[in-house]
Amino acid sequence: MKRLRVNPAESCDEPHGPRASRPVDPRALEAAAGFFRAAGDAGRLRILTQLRDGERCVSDLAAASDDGMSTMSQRLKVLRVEGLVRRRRDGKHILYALADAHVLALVDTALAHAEDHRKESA
Amino acid sequence: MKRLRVNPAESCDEPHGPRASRPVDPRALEAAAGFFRAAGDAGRLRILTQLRDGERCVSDLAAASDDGMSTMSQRLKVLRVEGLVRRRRDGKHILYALADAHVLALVDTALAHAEDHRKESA
DNA sequence: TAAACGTTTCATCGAACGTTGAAATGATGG
DNA sequence: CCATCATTTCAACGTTCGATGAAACGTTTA
Repeated sequence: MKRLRVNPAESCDEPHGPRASRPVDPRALEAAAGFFRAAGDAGRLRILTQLRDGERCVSDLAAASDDGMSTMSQRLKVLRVEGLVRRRRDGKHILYALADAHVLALVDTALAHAEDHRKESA
Repeated sequence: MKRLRVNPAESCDEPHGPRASRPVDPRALEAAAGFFRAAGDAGRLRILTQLRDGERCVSDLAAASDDGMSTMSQRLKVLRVEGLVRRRRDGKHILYALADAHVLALVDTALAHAEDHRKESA
């Protein structure tokens, strides 16, 4: 019995390279995509780089960016929902920080890679 | 001379935590954001996870995803422009692969972090 | 050279996104 | 308890993004 295919045009005759391991769980994939998406905006990524130096309140971040507090708050919310930053209250202020070492590593690695890529595509 | 501020409301009285290091180069920041943005889509991220096992041609990837080749090609273009994948021709096929070890590390770390985050926010 | 094949480009459409200012929230300190 | 201050929410707007199918492209094979 010859193998059938819904759309014959959408496949090579033979696979290339090593065989595939089992597909990644769709939930984990969507979560990781959300994680990347949260970091995939210059404004939000700038916040992450600022938080590498330690905790910051919204006002500090807003003052350093020439963007309003509303804008900053919305960015921080995205980052928080996706698990990139934590927050805690300190007096009148709410201090934000990177969620964990993973996030720090991700940011540093991406910046390093981006520099490499920019150099070699120039 | 008292220090002036454009908008007094947009700052705390004093900074929190260690002092800031110099701001990240805007170009590098935009490049890194583009990098994250490229990975920040479930369809494109799935491609990256598939490429962890080795090179794949467009048709293989399309067949494994129930998405058309056109869609797959556009996803791959985004990934390529942002420097996440490389490609080379092999006969009639064009084989795609992860650009370098950075990308592999980024994907694995994000998946690991996403799993952690999903568990603790449940 | 011509036919066949795999891949890319193009234009379009609806959905999702980011910014903004105004109004609401909520904790703090007097 | 009230006034204040920092932060968040809301709704609206313009912009960007991703999927789709048809047509164009470029290689390979006959």
